[in-house]
Amino acid sequence: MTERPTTRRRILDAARRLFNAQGYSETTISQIADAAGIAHGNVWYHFRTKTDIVDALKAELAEALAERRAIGSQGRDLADEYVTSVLVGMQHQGDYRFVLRDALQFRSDEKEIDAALAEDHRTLRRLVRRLDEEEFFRRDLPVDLEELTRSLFIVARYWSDHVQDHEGRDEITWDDQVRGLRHHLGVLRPWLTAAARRAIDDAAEGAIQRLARASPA
Amino acid sequence: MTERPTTRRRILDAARRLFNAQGYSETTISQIADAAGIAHGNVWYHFRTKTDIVDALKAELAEALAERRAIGSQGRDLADEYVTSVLVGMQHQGDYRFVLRDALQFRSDEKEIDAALAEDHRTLRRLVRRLDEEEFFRRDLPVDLEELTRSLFIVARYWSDHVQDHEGRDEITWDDQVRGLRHHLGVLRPWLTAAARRAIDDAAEGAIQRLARASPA
Amino acid sequence: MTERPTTRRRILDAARRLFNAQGYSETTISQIADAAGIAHGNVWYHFRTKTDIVDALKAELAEALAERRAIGSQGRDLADEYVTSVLVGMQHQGDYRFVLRDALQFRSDEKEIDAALAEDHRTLRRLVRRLDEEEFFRRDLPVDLEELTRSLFIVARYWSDHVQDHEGRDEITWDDQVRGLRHHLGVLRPWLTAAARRAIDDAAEGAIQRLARASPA
Amino acid sequence: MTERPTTRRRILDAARRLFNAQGYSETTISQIADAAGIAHGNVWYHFRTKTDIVDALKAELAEALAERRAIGSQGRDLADEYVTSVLVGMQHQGDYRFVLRDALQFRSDEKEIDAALAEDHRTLRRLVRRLDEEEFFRRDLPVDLEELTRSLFIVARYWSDHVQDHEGRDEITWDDQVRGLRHHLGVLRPWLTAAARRAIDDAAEGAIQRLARASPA
DNA sequence: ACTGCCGGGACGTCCCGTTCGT
DNA sequence: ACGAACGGGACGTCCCGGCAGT
Repeated sequence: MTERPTTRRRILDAARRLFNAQGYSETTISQIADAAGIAHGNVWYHFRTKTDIVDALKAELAEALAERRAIGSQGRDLADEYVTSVLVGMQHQGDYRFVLRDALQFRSDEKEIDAALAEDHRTLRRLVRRLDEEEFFRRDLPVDLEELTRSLFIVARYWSDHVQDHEGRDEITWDDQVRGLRHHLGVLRPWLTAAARRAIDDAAEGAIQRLARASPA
Repeated sequence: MTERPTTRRRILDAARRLFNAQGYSETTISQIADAAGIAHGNVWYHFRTKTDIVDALKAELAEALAERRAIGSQGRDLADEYVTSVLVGMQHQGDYRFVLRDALQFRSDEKEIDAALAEDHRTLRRLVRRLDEEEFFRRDLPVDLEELTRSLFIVARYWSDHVQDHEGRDEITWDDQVRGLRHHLGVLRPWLTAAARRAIDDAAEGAIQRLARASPA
Repeated sequence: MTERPTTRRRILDAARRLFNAQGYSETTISQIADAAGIAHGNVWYHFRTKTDIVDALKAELAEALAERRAIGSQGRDLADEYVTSVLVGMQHQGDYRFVLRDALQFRSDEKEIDAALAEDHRTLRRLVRRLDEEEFFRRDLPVDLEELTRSLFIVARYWSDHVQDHEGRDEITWDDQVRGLRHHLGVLRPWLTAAARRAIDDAAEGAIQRLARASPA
Repeated sequence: MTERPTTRRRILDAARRLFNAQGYSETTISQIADAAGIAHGNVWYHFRTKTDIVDALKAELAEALAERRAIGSQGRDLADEYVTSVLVGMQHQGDYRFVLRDALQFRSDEKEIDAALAEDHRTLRRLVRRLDEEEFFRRDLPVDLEELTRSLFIVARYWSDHVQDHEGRDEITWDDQVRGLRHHLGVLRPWLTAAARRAIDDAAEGAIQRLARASPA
């Protein structure tokens, strides 16, 4: 029995969708209120300012990413952990992509680099290092781990922006995310040993099966 | 003896810089006027609407990219052509990155995918195919050209956004572009034969030397 | 006990007064807001654009004129009906005279002749014809009904403009309207039989007594 | 051999036409410059402010009306003088109708009633009195000269406005003016003796023939 | 005499943050 | 919790008066 979501929840969902589709500053509080089916003034009751909404969504994203990190290390093997981490991360970054895309519109007083973003980069770097330690990488090809990490990060991070820019899509679907994962792995693959390739590919298929679910609309 | 640039030019430069740094909708006509050293109401004389400024900058970018394509195929060898094309493209995309980043704020009536963007993707695809034809790629590694192209495209396209997001930089320098090229080539390199690797690396060094110059900052 | 009128009402009244006195384009939204005793930006809440205010006032006028037509034919004799129709019409046209006077400033996309205006002309023509049918007109003077109607229409229609132009008056009072009626009847009178003259004059006195009331401020 | 009119002349003509068609405040100096085929800034050379243009046109109108008065009393008979005066007056008022229509937009500091307007009324009153003195009016109908004068004035004065409002016409033609004269005389006619009627009608035909010419387009 | 360009300012639109009554 | 209404302010548009250069 699905209950009618709370007003606060409806505001956040409407805001997230609109921010993703139109950008932060092009979205008015009234539009959010309309989409949530309530009166403009009532948004104020739940969130005093427009940035309060952003902050709440940012917090949701941060929490989701933190949760992922916890889940990630639940005793599965490394390939699975890596793939799961990337896929879940892409999903969250897709759902909340405006947080990163419009970061410079939030009138950040100081030029704070987004904490979640940085943490995410670190997580990826840690996983790549463990891949190296567990000898996933070919010996015949000298790899610059730092550079590779960054390239992998970029592909994962900007994939949803790319889909939106390039294909004119407003909503990023689960299929889009899966395609993004394949691209990501495509960048990683040539560096891997044959065995590692198989392990990663198998893990990817497994993760895609396991995680398949609708994006939060 | 450098002459004082025309007012129209000063408006465009100021606008480009501000749009890049703060985003389109966070930038005020008055800010542009101040940066250009003229009265705010006077901007109107040169550009009737704010989007007229964007259109003019878009046209500049399109022209620059078209010019690059012409230059690109001037009888040099393929490695050089590839590297030059990517590097020059990154430079232009860095200088005008707001055009792509804020595309969805320009109230495009229809969801037109930016023509320049698409053309750019095609150019890259063509070059990658020629790399394949001229046997730059290793035979022992099956490569999906379409997928690789897209990954390469993403790294080049979003590199400047990444630098700005991740390092809080407002101006993208020549050094940033060079770093971007290296990342781009890092994605390409594992697929290449040893000979191709050397050819590309040499071409990269050459192009970097040749093109080194200040961004139009 | 007079209640405080709604804000929307106050805006409309203030706008009507100012439009009449200064003309449409010389009247500022801020002036209207001041006159209505509210903040200027708040007018927007009730009327999105300036022409929305005009449209609302036009609708009021149209409704008033329609109502008059209904009232006009309530079983009184023809003389009374004629006089009442003209007097009430003049009152409304005086109260909303800017609607007609400034019509060409409303940037009407097409050159639509004002519907209310045309309807008004038709109403007058119908009444004049009935005067003819009921033998109000002298037999010894050949009368061009169409021409006479138009002259009568002009005197009634532009009377309030004339008072404003010629006497520098901003508000048209009830007395002004009464004077206008007399002028109007002065144009009609020479064409009438002696009996008709008396009937019209008596009806005029009756109507003036009956309708005497303050203009809507 | 028609010479090219002076720039000053072209500005005045363009301004008059535009003011008549769109109203004073809806007409910009740039529109006038465009219509005159010169640069915006050049209008300033001839007329420092927008109201200077209006003042010049007002002066033209005043001069034309004064001239008419002189012409009017050139030894012709009274009927001819009356008709000529009205017709020429209507022509001028049609050509310069914005002067009267938009009078309240010129931001007249004091509520000066337009001098030309008042003078015109006086001229008409004088003529009507002379009609009375020379026994044009029927004896059997008591006539209020003052009231009649005003009605005649209104029909003549607002005729061109009426044509524009009611028929959506931007330019008032000579035929329109002739129609206006007939309406005007229609108001006068019932008060006249049979002989006077003939005299006035004959004079009207004569004047129409004599004065037929293109309006200053 | 004429043009291109400019400075300053006003207005309409639009939105955010807020209050009050229910 | 919620909705109607409100105050204040900012931005883009638009225009007028004015000047430097030819």
